[in-house]
Amino acid sequence: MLKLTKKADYGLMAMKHLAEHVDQGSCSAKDVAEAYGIPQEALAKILQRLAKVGLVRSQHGMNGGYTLTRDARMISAFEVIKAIDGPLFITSCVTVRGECGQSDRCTIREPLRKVNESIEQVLKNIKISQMREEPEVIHVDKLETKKPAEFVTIS
Amino acid sequence: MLKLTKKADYGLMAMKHLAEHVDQGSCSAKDVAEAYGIPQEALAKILQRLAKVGLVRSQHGMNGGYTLTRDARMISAFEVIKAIDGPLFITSCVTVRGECGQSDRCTIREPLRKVNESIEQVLKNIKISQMREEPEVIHVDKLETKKPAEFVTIS
DNA sequence: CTTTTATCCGACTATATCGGTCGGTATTCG
DNA sequence: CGAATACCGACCGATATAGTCGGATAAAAG
Repeated sequence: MLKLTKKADYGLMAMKHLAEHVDQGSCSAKDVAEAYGIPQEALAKILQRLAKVGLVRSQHGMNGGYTLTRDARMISAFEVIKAIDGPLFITSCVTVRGECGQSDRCTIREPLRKVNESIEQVLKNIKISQMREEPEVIHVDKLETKKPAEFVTIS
Repeated sequence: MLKLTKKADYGLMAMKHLAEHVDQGSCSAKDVAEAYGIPQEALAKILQRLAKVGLVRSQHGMNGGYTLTRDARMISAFEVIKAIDGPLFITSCVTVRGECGQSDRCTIREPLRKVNESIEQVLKNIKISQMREEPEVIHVDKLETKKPAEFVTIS
């Protein structure tokens, strides 16, 4: 429950991959798909959507592929997920228009909307560049000037 | 995306209802269902699951129904959602056993697990008693501009 | 100009999940 | 007893997800 779709996962993996190979020109969908064992066509469609919203730039033809349009430190997980999985962040009860489809007697939509916002913040605060697998040791070392433990900042 | 199921919504509504009517003895599934326009049988099953995990107590027979087993201030949204929607809080990549079903080359599961934890915290910190709809002015055109009332208080 | 590589795009299928229903049983109370 | 209600499992239809296919376009290389 409350899970991302696989497509969103794939998208995040791809973005991370692009971030790591930013110096090697563009990566084709095939490259990325093979690197992680993802069905190529599926990944291609995902990358196309990311291109459509401007998170990556696409290049046709031989040696073509995709490149990030921004620094990985400036791309949040939220943007990627939103681009792929859906227009907005909602619980069943909280639709885009703020009304409850089921029954207007629904009494929990406002509190849930709050929760929604919090979750959005969490996702917005984690950037592609931060999505590194640090083996075992939670060595929150150098990286950037961001305070670690930046994950849960809902003051 | 990342949405609660309707069942979880229903469960939260029901819990809130029980919390509000805690002084009037038990409420039957029928009562609650009618109060919010929820299909009775569906809600019944939900309440049964809540009973099974001990969040509510059930009473058979005439004038039977459900009552909270704890003070509403001691019941988190997380408990309710978890009881209904699923065993755990996962993204596609992060399964219960911590391994990625798809490919072991998945590089994002650790950061996503972190995000997971954050979201869990958010849900754990909001209690049933806090899920109040502020003043009954439920004007449809009341979109933004709702500054008062802080629901999520993570000290 | 042709071939090769690759993005792009829409439609399609299979499967899983979700939301809801139905039938039947057990239990309590009047 | 009989009505009301909790309990339980099986079932069905609709929707969403995951993945596939076929073909069109575009750019680079020979």
